[in-house]
Amino acid sequence: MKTAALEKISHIDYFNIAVSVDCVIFGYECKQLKVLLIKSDLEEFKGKWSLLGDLVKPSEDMEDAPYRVLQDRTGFQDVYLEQVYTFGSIHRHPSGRVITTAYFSLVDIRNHKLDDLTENEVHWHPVNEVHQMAFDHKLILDTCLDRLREKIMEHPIIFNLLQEKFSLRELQDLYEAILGVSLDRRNFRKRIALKDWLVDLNEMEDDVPHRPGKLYKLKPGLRKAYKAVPKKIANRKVIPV
Amino acid sequence: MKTAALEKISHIDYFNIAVSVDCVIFGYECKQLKVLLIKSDLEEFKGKWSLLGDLVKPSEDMEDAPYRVLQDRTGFQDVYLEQVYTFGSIHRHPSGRVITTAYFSLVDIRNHKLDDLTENEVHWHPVNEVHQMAFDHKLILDTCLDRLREKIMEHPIIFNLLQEKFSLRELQDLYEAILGVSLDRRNFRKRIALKDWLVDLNEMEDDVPHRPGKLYKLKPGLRKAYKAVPKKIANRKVIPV
DNA sequence: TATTAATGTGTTATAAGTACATATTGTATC
DNA sequence: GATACAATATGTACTTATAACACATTAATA
Repeated sequence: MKTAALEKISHIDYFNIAVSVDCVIFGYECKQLKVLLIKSDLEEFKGKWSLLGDLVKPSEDMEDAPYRVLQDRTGFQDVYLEQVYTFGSIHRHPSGRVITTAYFSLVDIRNHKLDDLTENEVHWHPVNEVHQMAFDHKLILDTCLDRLREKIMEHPIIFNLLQEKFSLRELQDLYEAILGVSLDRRNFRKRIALKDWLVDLNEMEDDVPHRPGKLYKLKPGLRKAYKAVPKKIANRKVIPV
Repeated sequence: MKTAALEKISHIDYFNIAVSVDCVIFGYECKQLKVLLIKSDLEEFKGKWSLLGDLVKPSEDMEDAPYRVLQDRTGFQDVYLEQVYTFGSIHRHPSGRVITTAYFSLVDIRNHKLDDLTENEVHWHPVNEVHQMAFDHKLILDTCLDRLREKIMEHPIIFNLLQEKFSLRELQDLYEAILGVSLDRRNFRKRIALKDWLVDLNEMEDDVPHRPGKLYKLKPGLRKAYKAVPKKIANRKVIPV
């Protein structure tokens, strides 16, 4: 398998950096955007929270690694995942040279209950209340949050955070939680209507202490556990001048 | 430096993947978007073109590596660089397990002459005419081209491909070359005017075989050799609904 | 039955985007 | 030197999107 080009350099020169993935797992609950964190297991960051991550295995496609991490550490399957950025400062990891590729994930908390048996150090945190983190994970979180904010404006990914049926008020609350702004209800509805993402279910909420709203779901085919493959990136639309 | 957590796993488990960067270096010449390529030095890809890249050094920040590659292989300095995506399929490199982080770069060809002495296997190619490439480099090129197309619509980075002084016709030609579409001249000018990126130099072209157009330059402070740091990403604007 | 708090839908004004026409200026040609 | 030419430069009408804002409707509650 190896070629002359590789033989020229020694193993120590070649394999000198460890490669990991870190998952910024977003959820939505109680009108708050949340992120799934775990207590750091490193002495240097005792008491600090960190993202769920792991080294990429030699026999594993990079893009499969975050799915494995989610599956193994939370039991979640079929989640939305998207690669965001790769962080590679020399001293970002105290244990050695590790570069990490950050992915963000969107899960519906109510349909993805944490398995208490496996890891009880994993908890949902309101994104707004997360300040100090282990490693450079706060930077990674902020970077992913920003990508999320961009993306939800044009792509129907936000529905991965909601249950199948939802009201427009729930959807607006979610947008407001992510963007950190308050939106005009009438303009919001108009904008959503323009996007043509939703199907009117002709059903009403039945669990609210006020006038129930109409229920919608995402149009069939739009809600997917997108694979974080470059093709998706390459197919973005370009708006001509 | 090493901690208990790291000691648990062996060196071979930890450092099992090589890390490289690949640069998609865009230039503009003769009304064509071009990319700087080199003949592959691998037997497997004999005759195929590949991107300029190198392994990340153990003592080097990831984001410094593409600058080093450009400096060493082309002599270019102070170029615009932006991280795009990290590619990590198992078999993407025939010599072993290598993941690579792709950056794109924008250089003014006329002000960045290639040093013939160092490497004469490096050539500018019209992007449209590049089809087969070594490794997964065609996918990387396409991914970076797509990111470029997105980015130039809202951010004043395209000027890194032009000389300091330029006419609106030159700018429009460049947009058209990158986007692969033809644009209405009057609407284009209106849109550029709205962006408020340019300074009218009150000078005219003097090297054209027809009526000369007015010359502009980018507003001071906007043309920069942006460092490809996450901060830049994190500061993107969000448009509320 | 009246109150309240939420849902649901309009209207108008402003700004941005699109399609299209005409005048102007310097070069080249006869 | 007059004329044709080709490119620059600017303007107008139409359509669509965004933003600010007001009122009617419905179900739970007091």
